[in-house]
Amino acid sequence: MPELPEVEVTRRSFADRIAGGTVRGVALGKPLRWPLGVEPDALVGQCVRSVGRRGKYLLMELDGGWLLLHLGMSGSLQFAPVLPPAGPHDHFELDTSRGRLRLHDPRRFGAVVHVPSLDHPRAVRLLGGLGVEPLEAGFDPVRFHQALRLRRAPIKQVLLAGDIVVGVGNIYASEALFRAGIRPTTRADRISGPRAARLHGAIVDVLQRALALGGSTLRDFLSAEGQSGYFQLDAMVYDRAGQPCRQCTTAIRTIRQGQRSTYFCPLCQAR
DNA sequence: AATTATACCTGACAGC
DNA sequence: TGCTGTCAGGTATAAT
Repeated sequence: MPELPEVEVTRRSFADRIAGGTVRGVALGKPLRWPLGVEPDALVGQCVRSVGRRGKYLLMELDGGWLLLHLGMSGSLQFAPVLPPAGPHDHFELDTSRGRLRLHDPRRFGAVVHVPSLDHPRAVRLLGGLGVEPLEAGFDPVRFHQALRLRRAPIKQVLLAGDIVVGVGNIYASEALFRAGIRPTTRADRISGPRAARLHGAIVDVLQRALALGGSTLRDFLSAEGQSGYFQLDAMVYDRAGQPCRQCTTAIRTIRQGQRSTYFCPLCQAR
């Protein structure tokens, strides 16, 4: 469910409210992708110092370490002083003096992992290979082009890999490539400087726009405040197979790349 | 080293 | 009404 905008919207919805709270209890449901990595009771009494983000990971700083939270495909967070009774898909809950944070994740591809520091091998393994943040200054067109020149895989899959630039998931990859007029199957190393620059701009644009709109939601995205996003109202190609291109009316096509669906306009994205 | 396939899990939906 | 197969916003890990 969540790509970078959704994760960031989620973060902003509770970061300031939970900061300064003291952990009163931890409740676990079914196993998530990885074990928590700490005895839950060991977190009790610790203060929540901040909630940051790296790629699609949320980084919650506690007195004695960090919680890395990932929403996977179907995860969402809720934060409120009081929450309704936990359901069968609620698998992690942090009870703090400022409110309760709950991870709801039917598919359980998400994760909550505790590490003593961000230098810890576990954290480095998860975060160390991540590419640059697309909405920060480190993401510049020239370096982006240079990185693409080293990759022969299809550009769509290179974007999804997240080791050049993070946060671009399956929806925004298709959307950004459409805006840049680039066919998703194009080898990354065959993209010229100007076209890479255009793609760079498209990525920034589509992510910023989604962020401003509160995150996309093709199904059930809710921020931790329960607000629904509405990016789906103007998806140009994603999930629009067979429908007319909003720019040229040609039928949008879908293909499979690395077991994921890709959508594009065969005319607007000629190569 | 880069690329591709596999695995994790549940629910929704289409077709029979 | 089942049943089966397919698909779904991710990504670490194994295999090539």
